[in-house]
Amino acid sequence: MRETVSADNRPYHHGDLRRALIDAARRLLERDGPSALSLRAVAREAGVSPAAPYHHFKDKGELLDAVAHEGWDMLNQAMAKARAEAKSLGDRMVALGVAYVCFARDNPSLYRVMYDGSRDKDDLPEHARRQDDSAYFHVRDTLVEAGADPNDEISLELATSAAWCAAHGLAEMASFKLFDHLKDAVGGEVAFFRGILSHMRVFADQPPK
Amino acid sequence: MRETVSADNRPYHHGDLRRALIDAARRLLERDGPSALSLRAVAREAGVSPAAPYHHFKDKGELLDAVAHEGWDMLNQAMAKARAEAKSLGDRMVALGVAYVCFARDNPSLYRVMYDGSRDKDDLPEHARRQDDSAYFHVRDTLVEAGADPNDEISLELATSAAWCAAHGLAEMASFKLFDHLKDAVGGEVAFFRGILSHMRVFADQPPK
DNA sequence: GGCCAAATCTAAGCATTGTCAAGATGCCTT
DNA sequence: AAGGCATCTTGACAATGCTTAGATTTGGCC
Repeated sequence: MRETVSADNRPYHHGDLRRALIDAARRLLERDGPSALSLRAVAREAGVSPAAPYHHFKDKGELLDAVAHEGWDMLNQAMAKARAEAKSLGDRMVALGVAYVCFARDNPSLYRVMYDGSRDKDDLPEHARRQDDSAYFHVRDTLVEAGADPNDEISLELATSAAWCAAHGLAEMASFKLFDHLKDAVGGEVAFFRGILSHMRVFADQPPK
Repeated sequence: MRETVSADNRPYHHGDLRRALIDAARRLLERDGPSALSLRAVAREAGVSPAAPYHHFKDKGELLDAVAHEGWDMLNQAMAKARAEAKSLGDRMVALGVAYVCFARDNPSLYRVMYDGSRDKDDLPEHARRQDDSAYFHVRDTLVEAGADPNDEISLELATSAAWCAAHGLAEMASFKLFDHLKDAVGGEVAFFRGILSHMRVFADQPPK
């Protein structure tokens, strides 16, 4: 019988709280970093009671999983775009690597959540590999395009994993101030990324034999 | 006037609580992982009240820093040993990389603490670089031994950083079950490490030009 | 030896967090 | 309209980081 609805918003229930919670979580992540992301803060940001999220997520972890899920989707898209826009065939691998690292730089908190959530399960979520247009397969297919033998499954997976490791390592390191002078000396952040990645054979012009 | 001392241990104060707290923290880390490492649990493990640690550490973070400090010391030692024991000169870089990754594999929780603590300060602790026998300089010096130009400071730092990024990326990835089949196919975990690292030019036989 | 100050530890408490059990509230189907 | 159901709120519990106040031991100084 309350007349709270009369004024304006706040319909009967909420409409789509699940969506609102994920959005609120991502807003908090960007604003205050991963350590400030408490379930109660998310509920507060979404304008609901602290227990409301439990009707949409079993756990705090399950909310984080949903957020990470969107992060992987964004990464996959960014990689697909980078691959499509790469000028020369020889530049594709580097473009993929730079896109990966730039994504991590532009979404540092989201990137952390993506891997922290995976760590507890001892595995990367399916989105890293299982989908055909996943970032992993973009790397793999690009390696084949560049001349890698598609029949030597082991070598191919090894090379793909190596590229992934290098990009991930660089993505985590790049945020340290320690490397600022190198970025300057080399001519900007992206040049620094290229400089590091170019030390990987898979990112160099010639594919591994 | 209490007679509590009569029975056995537990001297007047504690002896060296700071030491005991760090040890307790590392014990808990290995036993239950990083998420279970609360200040109160550490105090409990050391047999003191929950507020006792605050007389030796300003913060929970400062305790973690002390733990991480010991972690860096261990890493530095492991790298020094690997460098000294490497048979051929050409094998030294790979030996360093494998030592790094093995350290992370054998001390996963400690490794996480080492980097998480650094992240909050946007910088790696001095132990990663500033000391002459730090892991960073072991890598750098080995690159010079292998033929890198010691006068081209930028290239040298870039190569060292690239090696560090690759090793760190591999260290974080290696724990995922996702790579288990690759480890088997390649002939064991260490072989897998070598396989990944060999995709880095700095870890290959020839130093970067 | 005896006393005072500093160092060390404990007790108690506050705010915050994740989570759960009960109860309220609004929507949908019959 | 009436029950059923999903959704949301209230209130509570245990655990955590941290602070303040008080107890206890140590060490220096006369």
